[in-house]
Amino acid sequence: MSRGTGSGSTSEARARLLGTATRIFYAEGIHSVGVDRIIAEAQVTRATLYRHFSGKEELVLAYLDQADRGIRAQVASAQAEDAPAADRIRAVSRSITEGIRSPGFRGCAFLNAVAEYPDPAHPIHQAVLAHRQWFLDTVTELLAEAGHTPAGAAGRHLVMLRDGAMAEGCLFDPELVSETFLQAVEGLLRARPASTGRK
Amino acid sequence: MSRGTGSGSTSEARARLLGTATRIFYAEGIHSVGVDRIIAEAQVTRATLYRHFSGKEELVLAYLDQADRGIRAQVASAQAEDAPAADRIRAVSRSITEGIRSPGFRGCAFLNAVAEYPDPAHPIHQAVLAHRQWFLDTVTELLAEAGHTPAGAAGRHLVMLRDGAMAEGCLFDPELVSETFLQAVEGLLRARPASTGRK
DNA sequence: GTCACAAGAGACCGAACGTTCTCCCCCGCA
DNA sequence: TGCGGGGGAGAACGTTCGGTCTCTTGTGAC
Repeated sequence: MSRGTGSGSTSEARARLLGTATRIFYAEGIHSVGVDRIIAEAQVTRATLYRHFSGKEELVLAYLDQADRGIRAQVASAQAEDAPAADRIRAVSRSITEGIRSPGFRGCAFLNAVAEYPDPAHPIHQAVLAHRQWFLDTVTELLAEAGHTPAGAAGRHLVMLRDGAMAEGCLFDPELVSETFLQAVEGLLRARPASTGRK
Repeated sequence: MSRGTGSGSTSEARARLLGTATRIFYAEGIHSVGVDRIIAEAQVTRATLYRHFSGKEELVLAYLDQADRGIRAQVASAQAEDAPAADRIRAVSRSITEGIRSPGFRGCAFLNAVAEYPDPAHPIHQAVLAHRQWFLDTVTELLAEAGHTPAGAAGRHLVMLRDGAMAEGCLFDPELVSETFLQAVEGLLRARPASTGRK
């Protein structure tokens, strides 16, 4: 049917492939789904997959890269507001709980992926580490701007809360998890609220 | 070699099997290791595996059951001290950081397993949920004893910190993760330290 | 002594895995 | 008009998967 003109420079079949892979990998894991499933649901042939990706691993990396871009965009838009740093942290935290509350939430794509690729030398593992480092740096900078004197410790604390919330989000009641997370973040912000710091 | 008398009622081959499975599943994940690897390293034959377990799934359940018993014992011994509830929470927290700091730490066996078995109806997923419910109940009870009036919220907060710390433990510097976790726990205990409660 | 049974050794199964291959069609472009 | 590339269709590759099978051996209980 609607074949389309195929005008896209990166091809429409590739987009369908990546979209399907993203959906299935996130929902069901990586090792437990074969390329047969993906090409069937993407309505693409085997040859098409291997024309666009060197193999399953590259497809997984593309999946994580897409997730990374999505989260960066989400954090950027939450951070875009012209508001005090503490409020921007609250905005980022709220965007996290929105994810947790959304239907089909299945935890952090990166934590899930790294559970399946424990080898630190593996490209997929390293992609996860790179994403996590970016996130830690981002929230640490934000907390420093908010006046948290040991911003590093506060950043690690916030990331730890986020990791716990993301991991639990699909195991406990998402509403309770979100509420607990936001309260914990408020506690963290309250711990050193001084805008000037007390040195 | 040292064949032993085989006096164990649960057989020595079974113990070797379970021990090997535990080591490999924890270190490398579940889906990515086949039964061939396990029987080879346990030095048993295929038939022996299927004489003691109905299949791979039952072996995984036995692995998680063993991990569950280990953690319950660990928490029980940390809790055994005749000390104030808050100090027993600190003892449990310290036992968690000992795990994180120990060589070969690869995160929470249950969080790792559930990342590979997202289907809530799957027996392995349910085993994880059961373990987590026990842990939540245990720490909530402990926090209630320590005088935290909304003990439920405090328990969820503590479990969230634990989940984050366990997830990060093999992704960041374990020392920093442990330090961050213990400081966060102190902050949590400080939030409502009243032994009588203020109702 | 013999009987039962745990365990070893290894062949074997069908299915699924990731991957490569050939063949053909269709469409834009020169 | 010819050409090339993206895509569809599907056969086939070798490997590994989880699981079942037969046969043999050692050994403790009766």
